[in-house]
Formats: sequence, structure tokens, C-alpha cells
Amino acid sequence: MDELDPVFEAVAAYFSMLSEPTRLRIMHTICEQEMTVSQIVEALGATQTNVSRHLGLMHRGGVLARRKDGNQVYYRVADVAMIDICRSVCNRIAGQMDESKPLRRGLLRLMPQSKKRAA
Amino acid sequence: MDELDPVFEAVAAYFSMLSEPTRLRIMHTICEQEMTVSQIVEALGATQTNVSRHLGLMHRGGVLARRKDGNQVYYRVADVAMIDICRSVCNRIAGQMDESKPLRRGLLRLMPQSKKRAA
DNA sequence: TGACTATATGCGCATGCGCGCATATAGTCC
DNA sequence: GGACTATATGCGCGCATGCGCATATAGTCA
Repeated sequence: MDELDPVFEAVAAYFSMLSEPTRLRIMHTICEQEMTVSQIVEALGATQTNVSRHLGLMHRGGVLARRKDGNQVYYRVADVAMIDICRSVCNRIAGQMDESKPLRRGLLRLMPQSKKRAA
Repeated sequence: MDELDPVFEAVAAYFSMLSEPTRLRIMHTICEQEMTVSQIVEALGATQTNVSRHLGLMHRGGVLARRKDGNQVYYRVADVAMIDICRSVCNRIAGQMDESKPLRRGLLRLMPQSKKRAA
């Protein structure tokens, strides 16, 4: 069990990158197409400082990929499989709550995009 | 965007339950079969206080299910789909690192169980 | 009822983390 | 080079969280 400790730490670190509302909003914003920091800042209505820090964090963690073009930096989701994982979790959470809850409808609103690729 | 805020918070809260090494160790310990708190405590080598708190947290969050039997309380993973999600993340992390890293081998060691159901 | 086992929880501490402010770095254009 | 834009980062604050200690609650058994 002891030898697996670094494994659990790595997985936990990965999940912790997805355990922040602002970072999930970023994921949701750029999951369809890459965007510059400024574009993300405007889309979220958050501060440039905060967005940049979250982007850097997710990039260093391997969640996002980076591309520089002159003055600007484009970020995109590094692995499309992660988007599916997020959607699975949305489904999971939506599935365990009352249909009347608006939160449930919100969760499912994040789903239809997955139909573009898979059923 | 504003209306989706509670959605992102809910998803983030769910991920944050999986973003702690001890909780992942608990998940890994009971993913095959339900166990009592004492059994989990012994398996992890952690304190009873800590294990109980993590179990309660995951139970309230809907990750784990509970069953009382006399004096003891059995916990099990509430949704088997979550185990697959954890395995997907393990694969994801393992995939983006050098094959020589022992961490990678550790990650993949968590995988073979998934062969029982899917390829 | 009383002793015992199993599990949960209030309290306090130390650490980690998200955030804003100001500033640093890097690139473009004149 | 100088002004401007785009992005990143050092610093400090406030809050959340994991932990251990002690204790509370709940169930069993004699």
C-alpha cells in the first residue's frame, strides 16, 4: 500500500485541478476551441491575474496546452478525454438529485455538446 | 454564464472529494467490496478519527453509500461509474509521462481490475 | 443498568489555496 | 529606443481544510 502513495498523490493533484469553479468555467469556455487569455478573461468576467494563474496551474498540471502567437497566448484543453470525464461527473451528479432542481437542469445543459462526438 | 455558477460549484465540490490522497486510498480499498470503518482504518493504517471524517464527507457528498449493521457501519462506493472515472484519470496521468517513471507503473497497477468489465 | 465496542464530532492548530494589488516580463508597433 | 498591449508573478490577506486529541453518541452483551 505504501508504494502506491505517490500514485494517489498524483491522482489527487490531478483531481484538485478540476475542483475549483473558476477552473471548470475555464474548461467549459475553451473546451470547444482554443482561446487567448484576454478572451477567457472577458468570457468569465474575472480578473486577468486570477485567470492567468489558473491557466498556468492547469498547464503545468498537464490539463491545458499552450501555444504562443506573437503577443498572445492561446490555451486549449490538452486531452479531450478530460472533457468527457467532466461530463460523466455532471451526469453522475445530475442523476442523484431531484428532477425538479434547477441545478440538475444546469448540469444537463453541459451535456448536449458531447453528442457532437459520441452518443 | 451566471446561471451556471451553481453547476460549476457542484461539480467542483464533487471533484474536490476525489482530490485527497487518503480519500482515494479509501476508494481504492473499498471499490471491490463494502467494508466497515474499522476494516478501512486497519487497511489504511490511518487514525479512526480521520477515516471516519473522510467517510462521512464522501457519504454526504454522494460518493459513498452507507449501511448499518448492528454496531458497525459498512461503506461502499455509491456509483461504480466513479471508479471508472478514477481509472480514466489514472490512464490519463500515466499516458503523459515517461515510461521509465515508477509512478507510471504505479498508476497502471490500478488498471488491471478494469479488465474484468471492459477492455 | 453497567461495561465494552464501534463510529461520529467539537475544538484548536498548521497548512494550503484563491484572490487582489502592484509589478515584472515579453512582444508589437511607431 | 519608447509607448503600448498581453501575460505572468511576488506579496500579503482571509478562508477553507486535513489532522490529532479528547469526547460524544449509538449499539451489544452480560
